[in-house]
Amino acid sequence: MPRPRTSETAERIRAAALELIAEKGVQQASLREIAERVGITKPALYYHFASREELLRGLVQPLVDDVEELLARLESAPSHDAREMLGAYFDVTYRHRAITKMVMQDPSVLAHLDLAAVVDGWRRRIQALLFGPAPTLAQQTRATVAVGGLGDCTVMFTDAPFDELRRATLDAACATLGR
Amino acid sequence: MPRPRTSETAERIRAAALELIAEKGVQQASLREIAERVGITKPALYYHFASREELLRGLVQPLVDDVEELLARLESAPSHDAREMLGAYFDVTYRHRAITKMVMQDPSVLAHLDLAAVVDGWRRRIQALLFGPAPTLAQQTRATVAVGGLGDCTVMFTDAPFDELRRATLDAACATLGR
DNA sequence: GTCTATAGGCTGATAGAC
DNA sequence: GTCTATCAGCCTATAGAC
Repeated sequence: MPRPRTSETAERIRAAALELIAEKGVQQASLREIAERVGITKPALYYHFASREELLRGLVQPLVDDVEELLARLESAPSHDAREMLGAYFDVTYRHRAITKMVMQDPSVLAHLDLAAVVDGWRRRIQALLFGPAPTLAQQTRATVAVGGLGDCTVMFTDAPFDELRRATLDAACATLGR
Repeated sequence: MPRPRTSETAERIRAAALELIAEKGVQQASLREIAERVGITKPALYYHFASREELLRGLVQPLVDDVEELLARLESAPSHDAREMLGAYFDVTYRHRAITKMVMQDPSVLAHLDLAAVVDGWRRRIQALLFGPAPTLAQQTRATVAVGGLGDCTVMFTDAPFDELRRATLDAACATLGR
């Protein structure tokens, strides 16, 4: 039996935190309530996480890593199909949709984790992938509507089957880009 | 000289609150900081507003009223052009863009003000105006991307000239709808 | 690893003087 | 209308026993 790479309790804490955040929002999810849901006391959390900020950072990191990896991959390949790129982006946000929901429902958490600049960079890099390094305002708005829409649909239509949602969302986003 | 219909201090409080909320988010804008910015003490706020919730409600209400009025007007007129409807919606969000930004940066404030159901109703009513009473998932995603995009662009491109932004945003939203 | 107990600070809100 | 003083309640975080 392999030794678990991460503590099981830490994993349960993360899961409870994500649950509670989905229900009440980031700011409203206190360590007391998270601990209660796990069935331990608040100080016990501090054995697994140095601070509330570290816990949140650990929740967001997998999404951040995957988006960074995706963008690096897209930027290294010279030719792109817009639908392929947006599809890959949709898949990432969908895979991490609990975190995506958390970030979209309260973007201020990003600033608190010093990730505002990172996410702002994502927007510019995606615009560059779609329209080159100096997009016009018309192109910026289209990229904003398309990419923002991917996230919106990911977190809004949680009951729809994945394949159907993916197709419908990408159809809408590609129509926005005029492709 | 006409007596002012609303207290001047109350107006300064509202302005300071909106400023601070734009900078730090709703949850992070405390009454203490708002009072500080106005140049009065915290208890003095309570002479003008019964509670923090009442202050927030007063900020959001003008946007709520204008959207309700717009939707009622659109629903009462039998024939519609999509670009006209979206344009009218854009104008409302732009006119109240400080509040729009606040709501989009932290939608949970709506739930706290018991407005979540109201705003959810807006989404359904707009979808009905665009696609009839029972839109398919494909139509729902297109409406979501288009309408969400209007709000996103309103708060994101604050430096762009109004006319140019309006045209670019509506072009993108109408392309999303396939019109 | 988890507990009890507690420190220290911030919050929204109130009482009562001026 | 605004102030000082204060309250109760919540928060994050730590100390130290087991």
